Amino acid sequence: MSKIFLFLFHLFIAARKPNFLFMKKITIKDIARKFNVSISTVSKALNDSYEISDQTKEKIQKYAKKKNYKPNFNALSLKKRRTKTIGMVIPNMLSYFFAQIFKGVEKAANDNGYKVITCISNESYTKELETMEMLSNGSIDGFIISIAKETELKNNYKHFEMSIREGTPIVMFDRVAENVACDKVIIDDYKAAKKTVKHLANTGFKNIAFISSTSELNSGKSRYRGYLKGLEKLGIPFNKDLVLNIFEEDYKKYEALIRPLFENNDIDSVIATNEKTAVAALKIAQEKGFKVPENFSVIGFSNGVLARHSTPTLTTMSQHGELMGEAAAKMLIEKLESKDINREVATKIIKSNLVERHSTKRFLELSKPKA
Amino acid sequence: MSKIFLFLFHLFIAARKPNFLFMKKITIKDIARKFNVSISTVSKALNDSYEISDQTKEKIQKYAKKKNYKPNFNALSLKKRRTKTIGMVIPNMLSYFFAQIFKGVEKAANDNGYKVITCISNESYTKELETMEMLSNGSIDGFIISIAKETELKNNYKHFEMSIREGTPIVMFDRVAENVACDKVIIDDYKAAKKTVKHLANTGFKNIAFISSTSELNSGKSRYRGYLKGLEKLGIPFNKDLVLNIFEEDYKKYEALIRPLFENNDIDSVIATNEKTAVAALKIAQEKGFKVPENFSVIGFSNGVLARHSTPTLTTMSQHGELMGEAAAKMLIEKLESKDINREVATKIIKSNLVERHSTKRFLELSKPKA
DNA sequence: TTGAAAGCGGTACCAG
DNA sequence: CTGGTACCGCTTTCAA
Repeated sequence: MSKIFLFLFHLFIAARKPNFLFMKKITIKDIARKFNVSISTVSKALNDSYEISDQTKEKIQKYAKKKNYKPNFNALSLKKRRTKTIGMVIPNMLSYFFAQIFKGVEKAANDNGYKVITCISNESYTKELETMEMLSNGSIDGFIISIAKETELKNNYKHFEMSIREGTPIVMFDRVAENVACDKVIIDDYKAAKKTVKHLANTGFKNIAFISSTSELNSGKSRYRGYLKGLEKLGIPFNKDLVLNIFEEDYKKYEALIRPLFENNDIDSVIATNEKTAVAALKIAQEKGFKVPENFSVIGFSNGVLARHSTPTLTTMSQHGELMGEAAAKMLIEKLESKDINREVATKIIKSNLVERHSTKRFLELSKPKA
Repeated sequence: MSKIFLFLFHLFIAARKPNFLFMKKITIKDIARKFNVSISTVSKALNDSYEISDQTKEKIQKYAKKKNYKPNFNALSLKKRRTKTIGMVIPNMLSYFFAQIFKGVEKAANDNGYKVITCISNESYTKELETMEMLSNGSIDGFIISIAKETELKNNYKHFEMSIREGTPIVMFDRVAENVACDKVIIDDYKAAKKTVKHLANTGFKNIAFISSTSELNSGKSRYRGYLKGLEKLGIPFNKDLVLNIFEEDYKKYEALIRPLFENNDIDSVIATNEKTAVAALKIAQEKGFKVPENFSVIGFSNGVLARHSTPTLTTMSQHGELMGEAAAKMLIEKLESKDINREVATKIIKSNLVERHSTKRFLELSKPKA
């Protein structure tokens, strides 16, 4: 009888603490003690080793399951010298493009049993460097990186080379360093820009302005070259006044910067290297009395929420962020899991395609024989 | 002479491999060997222990720095039983709100020496559960979570309770589980909705429609209650026909769903619980010939890119995602680093405020004495 | 001031 | 089939 009281008393004491019912995570040792076997037996049983009798295996596995046993991540990583974790460093997350990238990376990683630690460089060289240093202590097996603007301007890629030399592979995407020997995933910016010019010309617009907010970046340069080449191939004379490079970060000023382009020139269409400038151009065209797409067209790059919700909706060269992210993660994981240390590096090009919405006219292919 | 040849030969061989110049990461052991001291001496020297002579400390620290030594993360975590890593589980990343949250969490985490592993639940209960299980093996010290829609509908919060019981604390934000005893960060949805009604009424609009795409979620319910209360306080009769609940995921169908609201009712303003529906309503109002904000007003919740780039720009009840993220991370870190196991749980409310753009008229406060 | 050794939670080799 | 033990890289106590 007194036993019952004692029990109730203890229950009472225990129940007053928030961690009443607190269940410590169980270890292999605890299981070994429970069944009076050695830890190696438990380890083998849990790993379904042929060395252990079915009987023992069963009871140990059952108990482990019941107690929600999970092998400790850090012990495992320490032992196996791999963490199954990817470090991702991107300039920001508020851009739809990078959010898409993240989605792709996270998916491919998870499908392969990897986790993702994500860090934001904020376009800062120092932050990028520090972040990589922070993760280069065995936290991760490899990096997925899109280079910060500042780093690209500085042209200082030592930290990438260092990481590779220390045995932590890198896959770069979109903003890549030409001369760093690592796997890369990029967009065919050059071709994509050529295509935009062609589409505009095909639908009757020849006074094509080019608005770039990324002229310092390699991708921006490729797009500019594509624009030039596109004009050339179609025999449209190049007019430098139709090119506007924006260095302003504050989107509120975009319209003011773009307006003169409309006022000082006779343009009938715009190619913009990102969504925000494209939408700004769209607004101004309408403000100036143009009907889009009847007598004015706009094409943007990347397709995020803005493109889908502007009035009219924006035709864009899609960047397929999610695909890129997936591709990057797959490349990295394959590298991490391949035995071949001396593999060649590769560059994967993700095709972009024109997503036709309502800021351009449809081009009806007439070269094909009619049905 | 032959020595030189031998050297050149080896150099030649080495240079053919990509991992020429490969530098293995150095450990405490390597340093100990280098100076013929014990590993404990090295460990102490690196941690600036008073037990070690300045001389020894200096040479060891210098060498470590030169060789870019970093204490192994997994060994440290194993030993200290803490990873300085936060696990974040959110329904998706393509929504601007969650991207903002991420930004805030990442910042606060980094400032305090923490990393963030981010996983997407895709609004799926199963994925949320599996993700948490995957991370509950010592990978992380605590969770920051916004509950998946499916979980909220199922009302199944066992996995959260389990995690807490096992000693892994949780901070929930925005979509929280009332009955789970953990720290929370939420928005004052109820008050916020009341404020929107008040603003519209103050600027002369009384036929206020309410469009909700989150009526199943707690936050959606609070906003609805706020809407009702707001009407009541202003003596505006409630008309159930002015309430539209959208369960459709495909944004392309929004307009078709919203149009009847305009056609069957006499409304002069809309409160929408998210940006996409707000923008869709904005478009239809204009399509129906209204002038916004002259004779029609729209207020949305959350303020992402859409609000800032729509025509006209959208007045919103700001959700301050970044602040919320920061608050959540700080709460979690404080909990993790406090010695007091039995701390009470707390709920932090982040105030939302009206960001006035151009889809509403300005309300000029006249109650104050004129200057 | 320095070193030996135990231990964090596992794996895997070798012995019995 | 089961157990002992070294080791992954580091911290920390205790002894010298």
